[in-house]
Amino acid sequence: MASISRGSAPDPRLLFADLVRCETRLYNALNERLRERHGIVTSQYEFLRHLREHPGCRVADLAAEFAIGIGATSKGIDRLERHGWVARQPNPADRRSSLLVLTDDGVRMVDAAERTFTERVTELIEGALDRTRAAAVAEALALLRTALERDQIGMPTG
Amino acid sequence: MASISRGSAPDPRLLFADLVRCETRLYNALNERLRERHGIVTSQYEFLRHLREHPGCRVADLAAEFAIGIGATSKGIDRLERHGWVARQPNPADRRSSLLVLTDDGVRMVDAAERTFTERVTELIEGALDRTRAAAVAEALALLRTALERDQIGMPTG
DNA sequence: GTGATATAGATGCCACGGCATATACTGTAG
DNA sequence: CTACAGTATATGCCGTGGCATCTATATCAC
Repeated sequence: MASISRGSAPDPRLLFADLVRCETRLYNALNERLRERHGIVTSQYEFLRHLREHPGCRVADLAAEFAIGIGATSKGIDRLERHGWVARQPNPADRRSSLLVLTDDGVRMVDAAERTFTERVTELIEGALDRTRAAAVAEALALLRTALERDQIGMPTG
Repeated sequence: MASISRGSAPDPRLLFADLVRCETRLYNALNERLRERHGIVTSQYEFLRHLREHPGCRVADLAAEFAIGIGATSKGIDRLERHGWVARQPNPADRRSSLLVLTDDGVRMVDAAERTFTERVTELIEGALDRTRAAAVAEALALLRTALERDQIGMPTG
């Protein structure tokens, strides 16, 4: 085995290609399962989950978290609000923005969806990677994510 | 250090969340650079690159490779064809399908875009991960991708 | 306070993907 | 040859995201 500093660097292009393909297929597979059981897709589950963990956050906070545009986030919240899962509450500290919270129905939905999500993602990942490799990839992706967020890489305009 | 079989399994939910966030930001950052220098986005670069490596492949082959729908793939090829980078040639063995090839302009475009893409993705990945971790994540994602493809996970309908 | 600038987010237009369907062709059974 | 099931992909409708823009509000300089 090569020591830490002597391994040849892997081709970042291949790493990126595999990253995108894994993400696409996992996302598609999770969408399928969440849609058939709960009528939502993964991006909606992720919004609901973030609102459960960060009640009172604003549209801009969600947009920054998911690295998507503010407009898209606002529209996504519109849809969740129409379903009765999210409410916009007036922000006493700044009347330009709203504080986003889950309704009781929203809490029930995210809790139910989480069971489905957890079961399926566990099956997909653990079916393909042993613990050592899963731990290695989890650590590396967490580092990469932190670096990208620190440097504000890949934030859309709007 | 724990031995191979004794490490506790990382939470696949966190692994997935980090995977998606990394993919989103890397994709956005690469889109930005490719758009400003060449007027294309990453998905188009990936189509062109696959066609360069697999001349004469069909629409369905591209769709399977990228785990996207056949319709979307057909429309993506329409756009590349309108730009004059791809040509549909009649398939002598099956007149329902076409053989897709790059034009000379397409070859020039993909070669130029590849320099930009390689430079940027290298900077993004190597700026955040040391060789050991990059190699570990590359190996694990390649395995995961192979498993997902083998089991036909996450293929859209159309 | 008043005006200039900045910020939060809602909205409109456009591009793109999913899915259902339509069209054209292939292969097979008789 | 004919009918029919299967396949390849092109197309239409719809939902969603990006980006530009608009409005309301906040903040700052004076």
